[in-house]
Amino acid sequence: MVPVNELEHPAREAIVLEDVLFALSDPVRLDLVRQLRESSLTAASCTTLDPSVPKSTKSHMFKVLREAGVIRNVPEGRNRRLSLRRDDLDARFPGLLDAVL
Amino acid sequence: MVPVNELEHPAREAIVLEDVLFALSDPVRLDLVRQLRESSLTAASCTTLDPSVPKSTKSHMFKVLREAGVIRNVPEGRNRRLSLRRDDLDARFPGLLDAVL
DNA sequence: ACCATAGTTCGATAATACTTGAACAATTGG
DNA sequence: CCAATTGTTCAAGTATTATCGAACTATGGT
Repeated sequence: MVPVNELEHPAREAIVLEDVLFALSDPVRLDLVRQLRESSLTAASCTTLDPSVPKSTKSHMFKVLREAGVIRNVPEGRNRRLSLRRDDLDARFPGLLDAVL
Repeated sequence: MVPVNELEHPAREAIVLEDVLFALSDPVRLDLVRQLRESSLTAASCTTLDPSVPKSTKSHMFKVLREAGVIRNVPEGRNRRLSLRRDDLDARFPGLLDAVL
């Protein structure tokens, strides 16, 4: 069993454009990414998702973005810190984030 | 009088970013769009799709791209001419196509 | 150690999207 | 006008994604 603590993130070179585009093609996920443009967030303080959305649903959204290489999701105490992988995305697909966000 | 076989295309202002991203998130569709970057194509001469793919499947792919506002699909004799809506996309989402193609 | 908190994972169901054959529409050539 | 050509549309089946409750994991506070 893999520790549930540290989640898998694709390396910069392994980020696939199609996966990024798909991850960003959902309005709610895109909205979250736009929030992360300013600064990182803890999952708990993520206000793009109204409180009525179950945490399992939120977690799934984070997963799609994380597995596509769009965001980083690292443990921080009892919380999770979500941050945009701007450096990696800018290096791999220059101009993409600027165009989308 | 407008021919009946004219298909619906969203106006420039009506093009939705999420729809564009979704349309481009499929490898085959993205490949087609990259081909259209150079010049327009007739559907028949579209070589991104191997001949084993049924025409209904191809047609559906064109539809997704057309309804997202990514390509134009206009009748040309017995054929269809497919072209990238570069002007509209550049105007609406500057830098996006450059980053993606 | 215990308990509450914050999130992930699992499993099942619902909602979307894809694929394809068959029917239909429009055009060209004879 | 008729038949061949080129694509679109329809409908049914398949596959992929999304949603969400419940179970589970890890951490921090008391």
